[in-house]
Amino acid sequence: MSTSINGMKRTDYCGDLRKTDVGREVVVNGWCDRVRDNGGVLFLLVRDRAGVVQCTFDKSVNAELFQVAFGVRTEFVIAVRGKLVARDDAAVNTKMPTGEVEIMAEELRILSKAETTPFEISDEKEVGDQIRLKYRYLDLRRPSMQRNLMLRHRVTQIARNYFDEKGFLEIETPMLTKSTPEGARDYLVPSRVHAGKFYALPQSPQQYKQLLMLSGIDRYLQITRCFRDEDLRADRQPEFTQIDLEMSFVEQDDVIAVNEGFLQRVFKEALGVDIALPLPRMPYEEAMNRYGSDKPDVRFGFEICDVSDIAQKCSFKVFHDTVENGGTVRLINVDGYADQFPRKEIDKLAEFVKTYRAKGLAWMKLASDGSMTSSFAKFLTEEEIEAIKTRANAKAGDLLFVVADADRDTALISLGALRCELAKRLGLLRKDDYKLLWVTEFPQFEYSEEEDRLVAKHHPFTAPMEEDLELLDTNPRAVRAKAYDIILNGCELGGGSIRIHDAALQTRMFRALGFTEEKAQEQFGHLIAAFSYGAPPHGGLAYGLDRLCMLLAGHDSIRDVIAFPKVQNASDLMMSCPDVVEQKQLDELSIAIVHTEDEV
RNA sequence: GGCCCGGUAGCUCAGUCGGUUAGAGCGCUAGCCUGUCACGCUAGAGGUCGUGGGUUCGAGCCCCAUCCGGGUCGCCA
Repeated sequence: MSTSINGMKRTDYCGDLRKTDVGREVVVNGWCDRVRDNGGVLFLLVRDRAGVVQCTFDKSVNAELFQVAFGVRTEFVIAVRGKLVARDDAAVNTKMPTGEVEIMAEELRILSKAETTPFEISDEKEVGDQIRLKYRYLDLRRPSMQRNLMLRHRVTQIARNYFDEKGFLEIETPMLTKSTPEGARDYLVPSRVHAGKFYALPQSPQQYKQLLMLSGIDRYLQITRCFRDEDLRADRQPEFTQIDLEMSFVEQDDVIAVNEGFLQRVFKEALGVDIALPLPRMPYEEAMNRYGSDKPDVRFGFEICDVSDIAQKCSFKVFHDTVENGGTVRLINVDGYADQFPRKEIDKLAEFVKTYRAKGLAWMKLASDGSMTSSFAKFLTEEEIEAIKTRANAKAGDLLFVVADADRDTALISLGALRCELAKRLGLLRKDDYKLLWVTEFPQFEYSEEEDRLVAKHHPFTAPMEEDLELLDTNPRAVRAKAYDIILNGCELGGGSIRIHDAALQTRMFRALGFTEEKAQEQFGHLIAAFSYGAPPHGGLAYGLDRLCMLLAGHDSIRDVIAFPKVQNASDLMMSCPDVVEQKQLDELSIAIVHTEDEV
């Protein structure tokens, strides 16, 4: 029997067939999704990327054909030719898009047989990540995974079309590039021709895209892979895709405007969701103070409020001393949910905030029956308690969580994490509620404990805000940058900045970052030189395409929108990589493997 | 590097206080069934309980080590 497709090429995708196609002779190609054998009549459900359609085989009509169909098993690859007919009203399956029709089979060809798959190809069954990723090619047969890949395709197409309309040129930049010490760990590629030297895979095309601006490209776009050798998370993979763009002769508002247009179109064309413009903007400082995060989830309340002044005056040592010593006392009001948190749950939440380095979690529960219990109220006067309740706008049924800490950010971040955790536990996070906002005015620098110096929070080419320029040499930690992140539901979708285009300012910046003249020349000499030949004001932004698709698809991990992702230890379970290589390859690269003792 | 959760049939899981022959659903195989659609009915096959060591008369269960997967803190300009 022939297993070629000759004469049995598809006329339609299975999932596309509708009542309007009734009467046509059709051929479908696909995988057997399910066999329903009723004795004298047998149904094969055929699945392709568009969906599933039912093919019907009647023993009394064609016994020979029926016998072939009888031998078909799940996941066999088949071609079916037959007449598309309408189903009787009683036989309509309202759960299937193709449920009003079926193919009365006249010919069936088995193109490929299949072993029983290690798991069922179905969205109904939960399967563990380990097994899914080992057999990713089977996992991707599932309709939900196919939908995700199609959505991702849609989003990249929208990006290309939109930015093309806006005059952006798509330009490829190298994958083999130079290691830069700032930022994440690099993936290194050894050079054969230059023994002992290494390329680095790009963490982002940052320098190249800026150089393209100096070249007069004016508007650049690239949808490109980036690499960072850091530990994985649900929203972090070692290789990920950016929608990367850069514009010349612009200020922050110009970059934001063009990107708001893009976001509006993505939501409209990919999801049918209308996004109102302009998007809200929030300075970094405000985001931290209200939400304890530089990527606030504003789908729900529980905002942080400052009670340091009240705490300072009270006699409760923990509160009082913390503030006296320059610390802070903040709280959130989980308004209306007090009764849902028994003492045991509260203790668990205290453990939760400790993972964010908070030393403890004080609480005050105002049950809806009017009773009040608290871990700290006994140390406070009536007036002090009232002052806190007033500040927190607390009433019966509310629950206050308080964190006191010497470090302002520790208090804010732990409460910020807590409010998100509470919202999650309370089921307040609706995935189809899309709250976008810009976070702006980021600090230019942050302190690195590891290196005991200031490092660039964004990157060393980010322009400082003009009004803070004078602080660059006197009080650098107060300098704000022309940097902006686009946030969706507590997730950083992308970020960018206006860049420094003035050579003298760039030199000042390197100095503030603790670079010596020689070190700056050694690492960024090519950029410094380039900027000396005429640089336009420019700025840009890069989106995490994986995260964008993840949120649009309503998933919790970017693995679900990446065809072949890596697991937590950065290996590929399907390909079994990374892997050892032959000695000959190592020799050519002048690489010797040194095994440590505990590896024996 | 730290912390938390998990690993039992092909898949998803249950497994009581450490005690007889380790179970269920789905899937799979065979048979029956002419309109099913999560088809149904009958029968059957299928297990190094992640791995190694230890405690015990006896370990899926307790202890130690280790591997694998997930989440997370650090890290991620």
